[in-house]
Amino acid sequence: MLKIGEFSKLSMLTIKALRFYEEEGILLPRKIDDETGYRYYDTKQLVMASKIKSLRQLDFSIEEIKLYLSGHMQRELLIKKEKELASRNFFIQQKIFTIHYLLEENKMNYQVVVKELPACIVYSEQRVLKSYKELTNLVLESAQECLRLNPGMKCVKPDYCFCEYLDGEYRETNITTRYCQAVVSKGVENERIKFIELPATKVLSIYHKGSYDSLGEAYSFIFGFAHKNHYKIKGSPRESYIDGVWNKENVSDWLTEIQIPIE
Amino acid sequence: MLKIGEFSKLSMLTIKALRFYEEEGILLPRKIDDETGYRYYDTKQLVMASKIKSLRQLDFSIEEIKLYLSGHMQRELLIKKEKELASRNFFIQQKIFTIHYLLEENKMNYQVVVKELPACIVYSEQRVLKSYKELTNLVLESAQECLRLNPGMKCVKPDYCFCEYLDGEYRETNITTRYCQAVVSKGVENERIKFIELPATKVLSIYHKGSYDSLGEAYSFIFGFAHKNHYKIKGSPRESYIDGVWNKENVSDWLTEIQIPIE
DNA sequence: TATTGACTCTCCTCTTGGGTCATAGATTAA
DNA sequence: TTAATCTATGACCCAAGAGGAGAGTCAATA
Repeated sequence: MLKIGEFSKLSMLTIKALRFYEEEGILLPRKIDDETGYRYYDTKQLVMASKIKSLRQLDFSIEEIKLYLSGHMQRELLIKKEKELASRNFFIQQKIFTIHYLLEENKMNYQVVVKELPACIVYSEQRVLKSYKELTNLVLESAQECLRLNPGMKCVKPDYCFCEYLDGEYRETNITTRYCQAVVSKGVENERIKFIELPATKVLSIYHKGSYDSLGEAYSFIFGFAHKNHYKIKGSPRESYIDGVWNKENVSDWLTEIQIPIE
Repeated sequence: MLKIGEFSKLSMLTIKALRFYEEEGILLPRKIDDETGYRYYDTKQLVMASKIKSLRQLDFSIEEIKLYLSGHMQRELLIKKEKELASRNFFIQQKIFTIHYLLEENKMNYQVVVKELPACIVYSEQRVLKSYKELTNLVLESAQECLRLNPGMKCVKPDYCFCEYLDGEYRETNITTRYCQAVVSKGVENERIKFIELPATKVLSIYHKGSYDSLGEAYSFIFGFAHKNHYKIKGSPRESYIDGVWNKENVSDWLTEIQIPIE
């Protein structure tokens, strides 16, 4: 019979781990002295200790080991664990790509974040703008029109509104634009105002500070990022206005978020 | 000014996380109401929130984020993190290989474990055996000889002794064998008994139960395992005797460990 | 104005798989 | 017999928040 320290050396498990495994009921000492409480192990138990250690090395949790040791479903557990590890590998690989990209392009001024946008309801109006200057009109007039149709209509708090540019290319004129504003519920539509239920979606997000003149850089950065990091873009990007002329006089305080739906 | 819930929705950080980041000093609310304790945030802080979120998504710890935000060494931190992730990826890949191998070969009866053997001192004697039957003689006689040279020489507890087969191939006769037994300190040598300081080493280990006749299967399993899982074998395997004829009458109780030094 | 429902506050415990003391009793070798 | 080593239990610690209790606040409505 081996005392815990001896068994620890043979099994290469720490004493703490052995006591813990006893507590968890997966590796009980052969015998415990009633008076002293000393644990005594048997060399036979090295096989079990080894089995547990090998499963731990494969990243099995204690609970999974209990399941495994119960006997049935061993193959299933291994398969499940393999999938889990493969998925973790995938995400780590993604992170490595990202860091690699940041280092290589030396563009660490933008922070890209993956966000889960919750589902929401928006009213929207679509127009073809002569130039970006008309955007303000679209925003104000669609708000007026929606409120005319639906007196008492409420926006969500905090505010969430954005534009989508629906042309397949960059344009400086005849820009097909849809403005959306999140509201608490659907209402009456007409030929201008439509309500849309947006499903929850994952997006890549970056913030852009300052004038809209340099928004192009932000776009090109995040598109380059998405492409190089193998994100699949799904639908059109949203340009979400957080701070702007309506609440900040200083242009350098303007804040815009670009959201690219992915996956 | 935004209350914590609003800021939480905009930044996509949980309220819990925001409070935690305040506690850690990496994202302080713009203002805290003296009376109510309510936290108020500014839309400007979304940029910082996003930076923190992006770093967290790259698996930066809070401490690393603090370093990063302190400004210098940002590139170094990214490079370090990339290496760390790559290394994690490597180990996960190793685990996937292992599971894959177990599933494919359908050999789940042996448990392979990676162990870190500590450094130790052994006395050793090398002989060419006519057959494996002579092994017992080697063990006994080398012990006698070592004790004759070094009266009072002590073995370590728990016992650790093993054989190495030094031929480059499997043999049934003229087997070059070295027997080693761990002792507490070096002693007097002669032409038969030599002391060796074994450095700490990493090994693949499996246990074999029962008669030595089937040890071959264990060897072939672990060699196959090492090969398929891309472990590099370094030196000769050790066959370590734990239970055997000297303390167990029942052959099925014999226990032997095979250790393959790697890396 | 009162109320109600939604928010927010602080403080507490919980998560994994043990690690790190601290103190007290047990074993063992000299 | 004594000293050195082992072992036991129990308490607290880790990271990054999650979950909940109980109490106080805010804002919209009746």
